Amino acid sequence: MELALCARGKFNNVNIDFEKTMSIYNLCFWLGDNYAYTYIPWSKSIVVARIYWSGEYEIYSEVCEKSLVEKLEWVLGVHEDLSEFYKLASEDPLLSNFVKVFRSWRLRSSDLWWALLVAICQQNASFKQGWRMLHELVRVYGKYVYIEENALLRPPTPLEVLSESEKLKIAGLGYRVKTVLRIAESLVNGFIKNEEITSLSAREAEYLLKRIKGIGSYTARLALVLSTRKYELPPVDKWLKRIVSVVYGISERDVEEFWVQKWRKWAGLAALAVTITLDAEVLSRAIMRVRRGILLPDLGVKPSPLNMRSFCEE
DNA sequence: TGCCAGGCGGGGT
DNA sequence: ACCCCGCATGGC
Repeated sequence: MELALCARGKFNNVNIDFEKTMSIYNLCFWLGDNYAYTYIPWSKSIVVARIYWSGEYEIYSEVCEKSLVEKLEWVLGVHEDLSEFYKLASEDPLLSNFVKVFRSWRLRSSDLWWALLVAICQQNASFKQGWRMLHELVRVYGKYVYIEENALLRPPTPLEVLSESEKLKIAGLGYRVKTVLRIAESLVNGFIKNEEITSLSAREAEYLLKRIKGIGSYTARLALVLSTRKYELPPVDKWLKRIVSVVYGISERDVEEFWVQKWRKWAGLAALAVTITLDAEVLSRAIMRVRRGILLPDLGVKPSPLNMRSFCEE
């Protein structure tokens, strides 16, 4: 699939750290030394943007439209007003350090399909195992786009996953394979649609996604956080539940209500920020770090949300 | 070697 | 509204 250069430019007067924004939770296939790639959700074509740490960008697509620049801005959260989140975070014992150093980080949105794959692979698995599954999934399918004569790996489409479903097992997804196939089927037959999920309220979208067997609250909410820029419903898993109960001295059963009350519409973003703060380390290590007050990412820890290059080195 | 890990659904009470 | 178990896989 050959993509043409549709737009190039530079983000000026934008207080965004493109290195952090582009590196966090991005697979090694898409990370360069001073730039990285991100796929842009669009129904008409596969679209990919190359973003340099300097703020320069190039957008590649089969079909060119002016609106692609706005779509890229949405993916990068260029116009997102996070002032309330920063204010809440600055008074928070878990995230006050984080928000000082990561003030100019933005969540990089993906399409619903990729967001669901990410969330499914986190089910009942460590950060490392989950992202290894995703890495393997992309590698095993071996689908590419071509830009300027360079081949760039891309995630398989739902149709490709359905027609080559045996590869999911090879990628090591285990019992998650059935759920992924149901999701692919739901996207192909229109039971769920990227644009519809984005336009619904978070509650309605969660309800719809949960009707697919294998998707529960955690998976639905993580996917919504990653694909809609709506953060009001936090994905609360065993990991966050335990950490929050330790830090704030509350019962695990009260964590979700507490977290939403604390963070309001930013609860999902805050949950993701905690994973970055603690390098998504396994629970016992994460708890140890909390007790020692090590509440900033450690570049020495790898792989971590901030440092996923090491998946390519294995 | 086992045991378990950022869930889930289906079975119980 | 709870509790409990099995589930595929790979890492420790």
